[in-house]
Amino acid sequence: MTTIKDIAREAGVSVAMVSKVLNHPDCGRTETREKVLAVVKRLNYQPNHAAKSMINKRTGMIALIISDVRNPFFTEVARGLEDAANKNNYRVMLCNTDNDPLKQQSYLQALQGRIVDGFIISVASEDSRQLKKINRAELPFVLIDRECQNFRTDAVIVDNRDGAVKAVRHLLNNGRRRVGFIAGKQNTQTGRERMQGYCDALAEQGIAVEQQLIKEGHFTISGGYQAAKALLELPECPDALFIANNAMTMGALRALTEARVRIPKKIALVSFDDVEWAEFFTPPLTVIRQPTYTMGSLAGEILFQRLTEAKQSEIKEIVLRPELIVRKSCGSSLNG
Amino acid sequence: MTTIKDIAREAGVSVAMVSKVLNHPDCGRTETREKVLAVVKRLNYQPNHAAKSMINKRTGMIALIISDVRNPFFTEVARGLEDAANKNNYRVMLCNTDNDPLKQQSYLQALQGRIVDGFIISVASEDSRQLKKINRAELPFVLIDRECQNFRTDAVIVDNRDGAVKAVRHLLNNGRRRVGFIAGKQNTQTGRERMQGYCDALAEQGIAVEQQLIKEGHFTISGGYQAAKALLELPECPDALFIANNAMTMGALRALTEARVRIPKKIALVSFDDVEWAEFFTPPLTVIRQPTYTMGSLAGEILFQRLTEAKQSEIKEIVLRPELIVRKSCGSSLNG
DNA sequence: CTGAAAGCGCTAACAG
DNA sequence: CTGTTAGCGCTTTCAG
Repeated sequence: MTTIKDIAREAGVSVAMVSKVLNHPDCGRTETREKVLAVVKRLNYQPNHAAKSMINKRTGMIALIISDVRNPFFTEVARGLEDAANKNNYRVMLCNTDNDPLKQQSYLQALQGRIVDGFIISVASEDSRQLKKINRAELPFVLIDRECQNFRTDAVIVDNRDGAVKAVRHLLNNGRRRVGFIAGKQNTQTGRERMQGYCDALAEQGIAVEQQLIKEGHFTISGGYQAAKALLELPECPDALFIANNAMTMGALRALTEARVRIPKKIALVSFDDVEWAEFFTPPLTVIRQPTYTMGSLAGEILFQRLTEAKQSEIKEIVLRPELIVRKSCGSSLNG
Repeated sequence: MTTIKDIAREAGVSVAMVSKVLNHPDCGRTETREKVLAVVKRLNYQPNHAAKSMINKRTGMIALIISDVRNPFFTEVARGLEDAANKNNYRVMLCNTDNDPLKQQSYLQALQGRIVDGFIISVASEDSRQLKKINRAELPFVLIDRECQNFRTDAVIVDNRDGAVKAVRHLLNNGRRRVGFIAGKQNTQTGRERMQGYCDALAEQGIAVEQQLIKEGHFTISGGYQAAKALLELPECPDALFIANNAMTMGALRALTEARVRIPKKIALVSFDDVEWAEFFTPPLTVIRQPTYTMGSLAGEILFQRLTEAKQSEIKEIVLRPELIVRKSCGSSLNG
């Protein structure tokens, strides 16, 4: 590999001079500068990253820790983060945990060797012990999507309860009375908040929560399928469905198709999470859209600020509002 | 940050001893080892990554350069690569180029500073100049999905022609005679190969290619929408559709829905690329599935081998076969 | 304006 | 078995 020494030799100057020319635009005589720059170009020289970061105490890299890149939710977050990162001259490293705290721990460990300058994380569990061990001043990080228990730190999250309320309220406002709910894991914050929203929206209109209308779908495709099937077999079938995430929606959709249920005629449907294909589905799906790209770029901005600020400013907790996107599956009167 | 010096001081040994204990399982007296390890644990010490990679000439990182993580095709590749990487004790850095050669160049430049030990790339253009500048012995790389012109190097690609032939042949075998084709960009290898496959399959059955049945959809959603619309407006409407990628399929599906065309009754449909939602669509989509996860993990394996082999073995070019997944949209007789 | 030298945190000879 | 020392590639004082 070409090193700074090679450049120095070829250009007939010292390594110190090369370094100065490269790092300080207004250093050295014009003649010297040009001489050095010419050799740099000719030899296609690129400073060694490890050596630089050792001195600068800056790697120019951040990590994004999520459960799985294949989830369109995270994919969008990743893109938002990467765009923000590039704008700030950072690169992004990707870490999939599959929601396994052990995998998460292994990544966290590695990151503490200063592979990166900071990281964004959607935690694998609500347990805050792993993160509490990390010195935020040395290795700043920002939580996204989920928070930890008893642990206040920088975070960008979504108001899940609000999203669920909007969904169920919309269904109710369009005349539906028996709204089935395919819930997510109740040992997660997002799962519980969406459940809360469902209950709150019913309460608003004085409708009692019926336990049999609520099925847990574990946030998975097969869970959604099973839950939808169970709901359809109820003696008194629901006339609407609120589904707590995109994976379960796919499963539920299959169950509804198999049972030849007409959407929205027989059952109206609103799903949490907007995905690319939702608007191309027949009928196009009414959804609660989370501002995922924004979540990624905002989390990035907060992190980059931490990385440059002289002394720690106060903790930033940003709560984003999800948005109801009315399409056809909800049978809204707006569609005529 | 805790350094090796801190450990040495606390444990009452030299830094060399700490290094040995940490890197060579059978070094030092048991007593010494335990003393050191205890301090390491107590201080939550993690060796500095930059310092290590400077000496070892190994960063333990590789990069994945693709056009966009949001494309499910690449997302699956990314996951395959990351799993392979972790198995080999590597981490993955993500680079989106948006198919912009300038962005690609900027990443390539940075990588040459030895941020990573090697990389996997789906090239932004067929022009091989950027890659030819890179010394494969110093910074190995493997191409995926697309190749470059006049540039033989390690690559894992898919037989696109074969995939297209399988799709169109299947349509023909099920009695369709006027197969419309929404083609991808013809200035890309994948676009041209799929076109070739379309023509070859027709030729097999002695059917002449009708130019009016072929529309370019640029591999985009809106392009697919426009192309499908144009095809539907033909005086003699096609009775089948072969679409060259997932994005265009979404667009085409919308056009078909708007025109209230029954699938597969009026128009049978086969699409290139399998995606998560394809099987949940109504009707479930018959597709050509590319082995994307495998592509990622295989490319990884080739790279990791390069990173460990003493001297360069011969160039590896792997051509994967895509697979026809018969569901309902093709109106196959297999479905009864 | 330029160069010599120290040092970032770590590992690998080499000596003791 | 353990410690001393040199040096990875680079930047930054500090002299000249």
